[in-house]
Amino acid sequence: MPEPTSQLTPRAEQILTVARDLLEEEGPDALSMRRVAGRLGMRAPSLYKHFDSKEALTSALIVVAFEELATRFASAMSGSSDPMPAIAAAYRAYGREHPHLYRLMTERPLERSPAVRQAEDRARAPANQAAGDDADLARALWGFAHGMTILELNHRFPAGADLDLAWERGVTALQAAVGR
Amino acid sequence: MPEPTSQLTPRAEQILTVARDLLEEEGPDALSMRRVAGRLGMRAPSLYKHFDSKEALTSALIVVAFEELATRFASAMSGSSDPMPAIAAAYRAYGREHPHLYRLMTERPLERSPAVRQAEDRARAPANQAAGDDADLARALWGFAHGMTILELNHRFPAGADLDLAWERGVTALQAAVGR
DNA sequence: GTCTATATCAAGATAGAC
DNA sequence: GTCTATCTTGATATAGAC
Repeated sequence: MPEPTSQLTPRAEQILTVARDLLEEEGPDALSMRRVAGRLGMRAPSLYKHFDSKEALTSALIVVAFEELATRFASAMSGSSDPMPAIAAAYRAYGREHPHLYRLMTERPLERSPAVRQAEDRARAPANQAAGDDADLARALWGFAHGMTILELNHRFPAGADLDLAWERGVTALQAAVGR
Repeated sequence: MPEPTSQLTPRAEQILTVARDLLEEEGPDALSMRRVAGRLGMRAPSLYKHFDSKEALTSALIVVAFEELATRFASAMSGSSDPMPAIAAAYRAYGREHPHLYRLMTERPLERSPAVRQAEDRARAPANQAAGDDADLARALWGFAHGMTILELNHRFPAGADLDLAWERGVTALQAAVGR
């Protein structure tokens, strides 16, 4: 099996790891070239020897996130005979564990490099399968899962809301539509 | 019936309108105090006589958006005997017509002033009703509608995807869960 | 591959005159 | 209620020496 994040020099991998930690710990405003460099004991301009621009660094971060999510999906599928709830739970869990990274990968239009597309597709496949290979239903499932996840991360539901139950209602409803 | 956007001086209303236009036309990066002032033929510091901070201005913008959405929901409900599809369609339409404003009101945690809470609640009520006054199902519906809307605005679905159909699948599934 | 120095730009906000 | 002048901060990025 090939390494998931390839094509990068060891130093670039280091930078990527630091950038990720910074984002996850302090949020998107902290993700500046200065701060990333600072954590590595270097100066911001030096980073440009490893990544062409901040956008290139961000894009690499998104690829990592999609690859992780795809891996989660794969084990969720293999570990359960009830694929849709398993996928939904894996999706929600990933968002809760990595809120800033999750926002980065879903918020706003995405520059679609080949690497990004590939990682995205790898994550999409199991979700499609969980929806009985019905592309329209799979999109509805994705919409539901993303909406629930991001609204939860953004604290948009009322304080006392039972989100486990809301997820269950939604997943059950969508599951009943498989094969219809 | 009271004016929806009250408590503001006429000049503050003007500023709010200009800020909204700017956001809708040019996106969030264009929404700076300088740019807002520029459109009114004035200087940025003068704005602070009308709004305490940029955040106060933004918050007022969000209140306006929620009020509009609530109004849309109200007419959708009154114009249809099939409330859930009507609410869903109204939600999607609002997002598509006002993408930047829609993002502003849903992206990230929200500072909850009394005015914001009130506007939010006003929009939530009809959606709840459409879900048969089942709070959990209403949350699932909101998650679905928000996820579908924001993913569409962010161009996250494949180019050829039939989103009308995906919406229909989701709404039909959720509708079947009313009263269960 | 790292540095210093710098270019360029723009942001939010305040002080105080008028 | 508007202005000018200014403070403070921070961003991405490039040039060129070492």
